[in-house]
Amino acid sequence: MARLAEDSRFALQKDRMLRAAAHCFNQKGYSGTSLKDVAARLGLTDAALYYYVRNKEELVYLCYVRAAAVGREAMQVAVRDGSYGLDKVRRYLEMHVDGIVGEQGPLAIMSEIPSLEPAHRDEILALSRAHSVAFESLLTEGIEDASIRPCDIRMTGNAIMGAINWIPKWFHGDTPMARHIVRQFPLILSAGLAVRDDPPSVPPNTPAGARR
Amino acid sequence: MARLAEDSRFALQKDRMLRAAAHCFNQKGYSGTSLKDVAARLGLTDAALYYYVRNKEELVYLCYVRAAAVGREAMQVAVRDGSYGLDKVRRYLEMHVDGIVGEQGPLAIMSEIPSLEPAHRDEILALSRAHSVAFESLLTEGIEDASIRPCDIRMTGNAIMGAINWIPKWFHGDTPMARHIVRQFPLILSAGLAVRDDPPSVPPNTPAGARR
DNA sequence: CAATCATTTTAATCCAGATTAAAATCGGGG
DNA sequence: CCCCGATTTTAATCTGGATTAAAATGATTG
Repeated sequence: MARLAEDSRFALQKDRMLRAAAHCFNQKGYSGTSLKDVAARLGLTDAALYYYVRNKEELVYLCYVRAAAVGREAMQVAVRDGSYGLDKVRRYLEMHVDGIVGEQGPLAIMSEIPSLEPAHRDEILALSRAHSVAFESLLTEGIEDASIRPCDIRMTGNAIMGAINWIPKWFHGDTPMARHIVRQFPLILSAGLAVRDDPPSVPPNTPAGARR
Repeated sequence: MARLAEDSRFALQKDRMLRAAAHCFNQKGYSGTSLKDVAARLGLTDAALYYYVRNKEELVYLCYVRAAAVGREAMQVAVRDGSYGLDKVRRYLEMHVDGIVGEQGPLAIMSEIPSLEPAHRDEILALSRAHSVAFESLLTEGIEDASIRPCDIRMTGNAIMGAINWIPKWFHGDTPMARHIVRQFPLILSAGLAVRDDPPSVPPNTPAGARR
């Protein structure tokens, strides 16, 4: 019978499983990956997965929960450690991209929320929206403190997130390339945001009071 | 029995079918969409589709062929009408985005080339690569004529294409919004490329001779 | 109106992949 | 060495979705 949470062996295996699943889902989508695909990456039989999870849907759900947690963490760190809008955005992007291609195992891209069962769908949708809002407020902050040029925030957020979410479609895990992506993407994506060509070496305007 | 090409009724229906299919595939992926989904958008039964196409695989294949043709056309026009690197890139982006969200019906995003059968896969892969190369050479041209800042061309291309390819994941056909996207995306995406904040009102350096 | 080809539906068939139950294996204490 | 829970496999079942063949419906022409 499945254990609760802290059991070493169980928890570790479940974690491996979620990473394997995230990898598959990112590569071939929800319907496109069979449980056999995921199990194969673990050297197991498809049926074995049911020891850890109720069904396939719960598998994606858990992948998304994990991704949301890591994403929230990245956002918090970026907000805490960043000094001004654009800086926070860059830090966030770097951590986020690293989460997706880095060693800690792939994070699932939340691209199939509609396939979740209603309760899960609502929950993940809320997390996802909250995250978008947080990112957009970083952009807003950057515009207010003049580190980011005025722009259509919603569209800009969509563009940046799209560029990142698409990475798993063309990148298939090789470490040196991953490092390169983690270095380049934040630069490329923030280049379009910056007011100046070169990143300001000193923080721009102090925020104008109003801060979300 | 299926007609060859020019037959009016047949060709028109087949075209409607490809658009319906592209819409579904963009939204839910290859395995995620059933023939019933596509047929439903046409007011038909799933079995009816077999009158126009050998099987589901051929359906994606044809969607991709169509997308490649439109993309190539856009690229040619951009190269022909654009005056300098960044300008060509912008024109291309605008036409490409318009192809994806615009009226001419949705273009399929080539995100599932691996699901094609080998012969088709190779063919589409070649078209896709040729297209990437063409886009990258626009970037190169822009760098050479100093309208685009030096950057990692491959990564930049991936970022831009990703942002665009992701659009169908969050946009679900409503015309005014589509127009807004077509206006905004090229601006947002090219902002990161431009050497200056404002698009040069006059063409920059004359290309340095070497041109691909 | 009849004849004929075009188009679509109805009614199977088939298979992959999800899910489940029961049996087999594994690993460590007693 | 034996026992027990933890983990995984084997073997079946079930279902949705692709595919097909035959029948029904439409439309066009002579």
